Amino acid sequence: MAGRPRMKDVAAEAGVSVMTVSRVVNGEAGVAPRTAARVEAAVRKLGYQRDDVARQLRRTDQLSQTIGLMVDNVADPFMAAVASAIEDIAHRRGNMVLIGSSRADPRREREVVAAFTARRVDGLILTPAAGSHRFLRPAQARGTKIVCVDRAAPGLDVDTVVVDNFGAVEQAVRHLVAHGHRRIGYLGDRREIWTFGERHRGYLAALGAAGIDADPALVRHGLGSGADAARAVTAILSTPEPPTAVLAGNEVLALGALPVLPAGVAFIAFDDFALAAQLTPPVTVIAQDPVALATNAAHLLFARIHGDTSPPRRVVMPTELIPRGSGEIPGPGGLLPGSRD
Amino acid sequence: MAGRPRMKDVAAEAGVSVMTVSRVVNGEAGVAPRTAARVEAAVRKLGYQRDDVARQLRRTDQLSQTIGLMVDNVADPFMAAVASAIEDIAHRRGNMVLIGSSRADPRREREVVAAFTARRVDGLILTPAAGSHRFLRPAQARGTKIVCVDRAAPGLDVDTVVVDNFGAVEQAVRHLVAHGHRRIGYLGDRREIWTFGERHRGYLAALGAAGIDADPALVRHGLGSGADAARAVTAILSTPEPPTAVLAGNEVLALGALPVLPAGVAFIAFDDFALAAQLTPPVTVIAQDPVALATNAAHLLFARIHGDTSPPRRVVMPTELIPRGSGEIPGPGGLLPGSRD
DNA sequence: TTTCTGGTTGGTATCGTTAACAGTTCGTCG
DNA sequence: CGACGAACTGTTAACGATACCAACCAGAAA
Repeated sequence: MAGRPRMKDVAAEAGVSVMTVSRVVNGEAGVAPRTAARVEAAVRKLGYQRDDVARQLRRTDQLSQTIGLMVDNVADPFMAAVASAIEDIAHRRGNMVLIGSSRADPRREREVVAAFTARRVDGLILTPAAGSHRFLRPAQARGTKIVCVDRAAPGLDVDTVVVDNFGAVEQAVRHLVAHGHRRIGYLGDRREIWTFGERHRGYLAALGAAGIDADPALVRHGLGSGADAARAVTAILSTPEPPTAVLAGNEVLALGALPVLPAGVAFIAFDDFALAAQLTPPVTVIAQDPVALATNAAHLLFARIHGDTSPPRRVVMPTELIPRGSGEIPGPGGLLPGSRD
Repeated sequence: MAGRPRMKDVAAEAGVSVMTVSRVVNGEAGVAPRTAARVEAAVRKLGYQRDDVARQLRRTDQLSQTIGLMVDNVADPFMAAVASAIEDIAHRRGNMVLIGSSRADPRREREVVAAFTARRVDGLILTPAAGSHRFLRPAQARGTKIVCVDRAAPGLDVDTVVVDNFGAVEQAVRHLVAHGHRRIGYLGDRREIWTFGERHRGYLAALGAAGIDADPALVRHGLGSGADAARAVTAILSTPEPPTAVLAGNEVLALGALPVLPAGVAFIAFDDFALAAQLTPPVTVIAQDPVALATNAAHLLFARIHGDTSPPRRVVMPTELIPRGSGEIPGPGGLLPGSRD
């Protein structure tokens, strides 16, 4: 027998029709136990395995039991945690996960989504890159369910699971201001990425509320790697009036900035990370829970796949400011009254 | 038009046969430019997208352009880096990646592999869990190409890309011995996992070569999480004769052990990790390059898929012992002659 | 005995696409 | 002027499975 055995090979071996084999393989009722046993023996003997590609073609009403996950980059620890949690839930529901990375490139994002839908995925979970996502409309109209996680996709009416990025950064900057800082650096990726747009707005809002003029020299957008962040920190610290505190917009940027950050400069990172508490000083962070985000997104997606047609929801998960030391280094203004660690 | 448009819808719209549409959609030669333009207009108008499921069914000679990646857990930073690199190469070659986690469970590993092959993946890249992998033989015989990465699968004759785990740990333990340590703790996951078997053998070999009796009280196997590692460190350090140095078998265990490790205990970790150089003391590590491992594995797999039938290869990538401080803390024996940092 | 159940089993069409081959329409050349 | 090849387009039959319905069989009811 060359190649994989087919249902008809099993049928011949067991002396029944392919229809009976189909019924046995799919565990349907209405097959005599003796017949089923014969078929099962033939399946084992030939090492038969159902061909899900052919199966899916015929069962047009049925699902492919595959979902697509599109992230910027799986190597990013935050996204890795998201991917892992999603895979876990998908597995429990008998689904597979196709994974694709956009690498922050809108064209690649489109390619990946097209490849997903060409394979008839039942649904899509994505962390949208920068740029419009209206190109997803046709896929959505054809029945592919879509959920955004971590980032919203403006202009696309889909379920979205995010944290309050604006509020979290606003709180962190208020925290720094309360510890006497007025010149606060901001490190972020491109503003066009939803999360970074929100985080930057939160930064500006907190400064504005404190009556501090935002100094564009302390702000760096478009940082896509730890090396970028390291260069940015070095640059803004060597200006005539350097910041006394720095806020890193995500884990990757924090890990890049920390090695070049002089002692005495206050620091808060968006995203908690391994060993943050082991550094000197321990690093104050805005923690979010990637597993909870992913779990929510996956459950939402599967609910949609199984027929939930209620209006799109936006789920906002909590963040937590964890003061560990680096964010409580006093600035020139000293500790303001009424603040606490 | 309900649901996605089919080739026949495009054909009707353009006033041609489905065969002509097929030719245009696949960019085949031999279609008059005017006809092709009409078809392309119809494709755009209807938002047609080729159905790769049906396509794959018909093109039996052809490939699914999908590979499966099975790892313990994508959230593990080492595996995340591997996954990311593999996805990148697959994308460049127009392939998709199905991802599955075994969670160190042989049964789940089987389920995932079965789901992969049922979807007709062209090849599999896996980091085998503990236990026999002979169950992969039938899939292999039916033509699925298999490559192991990071861990070998004893009993399965396939391409394998690994590092010299035995040699790397042997070197690290020699390094500790050279710095005066005779009581060295070992933290590892289950010995049945190939890498940890090798690493433990390397540990024993180095001790043996130095004339040191291995003390089983200093060895902990089966640690599957950072919390496990933390408990294990605490336990072996509270024995009557505690170790003066500890070796952590991978990144996850190192990250768990470090917070509970007292100052003055020497420490070496398998796998480099973010901020290792920023801790006090900076952490000495055995570094390996997950991207290089993954790249090699992916290239090997695609070569096989495209017809390479040479005998299975074992590629051994280099590791590097990076002394940063924690591994050079002197032990009770002091620095031995002839050793250097 | 005949008809009627209900439980099993099989036949046929079909999912959306492509392989293989069969036309069709030209222009061109003997 | 009719045949011939080149260029293009269409027809039919699969790929491997399932949906749908028909057929079969034994035993029960009439």
